[in-house]
Amino acid sequence: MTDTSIRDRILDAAEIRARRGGYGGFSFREIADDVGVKSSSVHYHFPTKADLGECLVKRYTERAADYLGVAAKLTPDQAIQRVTQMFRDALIKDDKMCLCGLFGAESDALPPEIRAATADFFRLVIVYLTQAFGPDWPGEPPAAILAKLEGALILARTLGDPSLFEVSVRR
Amino acid sequence: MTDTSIRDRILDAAEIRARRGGYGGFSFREIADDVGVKSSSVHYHFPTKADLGECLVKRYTERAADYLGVAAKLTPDQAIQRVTQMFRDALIKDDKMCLCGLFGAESDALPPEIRAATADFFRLVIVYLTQAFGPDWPGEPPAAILAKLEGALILARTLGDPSLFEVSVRR
DNA sequence: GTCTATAATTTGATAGAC
DNA sequence: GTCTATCAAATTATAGAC
Repeated sequence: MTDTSIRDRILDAAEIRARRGGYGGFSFREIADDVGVKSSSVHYHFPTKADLGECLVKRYTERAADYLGVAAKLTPDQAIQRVTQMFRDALIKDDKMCLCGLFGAESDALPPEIRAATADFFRLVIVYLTQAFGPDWPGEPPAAILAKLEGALILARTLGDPSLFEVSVRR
Repeated sequence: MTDTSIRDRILDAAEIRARRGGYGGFSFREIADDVGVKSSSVHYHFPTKADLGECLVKRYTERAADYLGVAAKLTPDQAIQRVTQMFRDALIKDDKMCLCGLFGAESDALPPEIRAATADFFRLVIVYLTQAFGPDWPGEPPAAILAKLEGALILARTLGDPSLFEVSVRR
């Protein structure tokens, strides 16, 4: 009942490594070892590394969309809190970067499909906040809020101080 | 008079590549080709890749310190403008990431010396703003400003829209 | 200081048996 | 679908001649 397909377990293992070391931070052999199969089996499910990376980002974005839900139901403050909590979970629960924050930082060196999928994640969050804010929102622009969250994750993790996230995000 | 030492040219070439692809985004051979020497000559100046990466970050941080100057001479607004312009130059003039924003994002997978040097860059900027603000600063905390700048760089570059930087950074 | 040469390992990827 | 076996290329790094 709780068994996960090999394909999903490959994505799980790849995501853990990618969210620590980026696109160069995982290899077919490492993932295969994590899952307990051979690297050729990983290639069966994802022919190239770009395929794997693209699926990784798209699944990550779908999960974010599910987590955030429908923005129209929320007040601006509720929407901000929801997005903030998503990044707080990455910091505290997962102890990992936002996959797209990391891929976005190295986007110049990524295969174009992965770069495009990463951009879609950012658009999703920005559209979500924009819809919740409505046309007359007087506060911080959606992009500014997202930027602060991605940057706060980087600072808090590099300096090893989760309170830096809260200080940066407080309003 | 304008000739640069091989050592400096190696650092220049490495920085260009590292600010696009991160720590995994440059190799001894690529840098050697960029400079016009052999990879063993790069190893002569920087025995290991960790040495090279550490020197890269320390030089980057020293240049930032020189650019920013002494915070005590500045009003809070002047200090913010100065830091903001430094990141705007990375986006527009250099068309590259902040080296430490990128290394910070992948800091989990970096050699400890490089991770520590990256943390020092963040501390430098935070201390700079803190000194300019004084004890009674009522506005955004220094870490929040730095986080927003790093994140805005990532967003603007991944979405290919420099105006996103200005929108995020406007106050 | 820079070179040639090379070692040892890892990488993404493929062919073909089962 | 997963395996064994293998490939070609790239990686960090070192030894030793000049």
